[in-house]
Amino acid sequence: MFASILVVGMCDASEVGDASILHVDLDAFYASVEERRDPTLRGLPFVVGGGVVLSPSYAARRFGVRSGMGIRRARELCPRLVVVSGEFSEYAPASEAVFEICRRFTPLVEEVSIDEAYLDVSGATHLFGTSDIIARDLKALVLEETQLVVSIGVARTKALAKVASQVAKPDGIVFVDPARESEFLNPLPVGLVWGIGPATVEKLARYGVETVGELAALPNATIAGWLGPGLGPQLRALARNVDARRVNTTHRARSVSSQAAFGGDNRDTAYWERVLLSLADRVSARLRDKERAAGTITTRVRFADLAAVTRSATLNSRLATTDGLFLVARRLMYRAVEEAADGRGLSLLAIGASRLGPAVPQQLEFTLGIEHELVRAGTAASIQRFDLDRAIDGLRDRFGRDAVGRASVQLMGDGGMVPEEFRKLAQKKETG
DNA sequence: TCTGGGGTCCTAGGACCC
DNA sequence: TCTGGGGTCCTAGGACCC
Repeated sequence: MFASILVVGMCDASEVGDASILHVDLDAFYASVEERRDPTLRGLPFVVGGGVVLSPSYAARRFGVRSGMGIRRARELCPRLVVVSGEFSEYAPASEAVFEICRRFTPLVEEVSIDEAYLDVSGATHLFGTSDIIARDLKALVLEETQLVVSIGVARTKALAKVASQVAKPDGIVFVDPARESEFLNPLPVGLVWGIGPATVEKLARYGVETVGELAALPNATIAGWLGPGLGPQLRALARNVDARRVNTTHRARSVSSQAAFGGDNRDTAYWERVLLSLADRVSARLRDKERAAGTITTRVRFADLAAVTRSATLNSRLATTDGLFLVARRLMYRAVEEAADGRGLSLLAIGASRLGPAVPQQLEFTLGIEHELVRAGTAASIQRFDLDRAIDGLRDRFGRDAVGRASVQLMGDGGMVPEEFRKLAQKKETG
């Protein structure tokens, strides 16, 4: 049986609408997958992470270990802490298995992140029972088939279902009767409202506002004055459970980014450029995958003391190629360094692509990036071959088999660094 | 609390146009 | 040349989420 099922009120349909939104949230997701892989971890205080904690087990949480915390700090709190690096390739399939179980109850499943989803079960109750029964059955099925634990919030709106699932953690279900929403919501701390983080919690505390109910009771003008005309009223609306968002199954990314931290105080500009090129390759490959292209390129530079700046450029036409992204990003990187480095070295580089639009087909398929350092080291050969194969397949799909003979595959990097076998591979692909 | 990687949205100021 | 108002786009930064 589950650790807790809290039913707030009865589950009768009421005049204000049904509690037909489920927020399904996997508990300590990465840590739980690791426990499944290695049962000797079960019950131990351990974390998945590298420099920082990505996912603490519940045993580690009891020591105060939280995600986002530095490993060093976590060890101070919990000296016997076990740190596992994590097998990231396992997480997406594990998450997909859970979402698949969700879709057995309704096609209206919105995957919000790797470990959470919203379900609209309003059309499923005649088949599977009321929403609280669906939540119970779904939770049991997930545990039985995947050995993973979910917490579920059931409510009339997405915002409230989300709050309910947070209250339900760990290993619980919270059902909020539509007739008793404010009774449930008002006493909770404001930080549980989606969009209220540490900075806003502190700001509100200075005005003496600490609970959801106190936020909800404020006049609109007051909260707009404190937090701005956009954010203030929006957070107040969520605190009053005014949330018209529907469960949306078609989600399109608005930006794509990639970053690499290299710690310390790096002053090797040739190294910066190599990192930037591999980032450009990753971002552009993902853009091409989605058949999108970037209208705006952003380069983020973090200095040795962790202060960071961004520089961005909006293009006349959209871009989805490795070399194109790289050239723009490199210009922005040097601008950021010239304007803001002030003698400091770098500790992180990032490239972002936003204002996405449809990709130009030629850009989509014809250009291929090669990260020359990796190629030289021979470590990325399979990835690059895969990329090449995918580009060629894309061409065949689009223009027919014959078109491939005329395709040119552009190899990126300074000539001497691209190994001969790659050149041959590209030529072979070019000619047939 | 000195740190990963991937996202979303909001705001303020400036440029530019009418 | 100065002055007023409104709208849109871009840039940079910040807060927040998982």
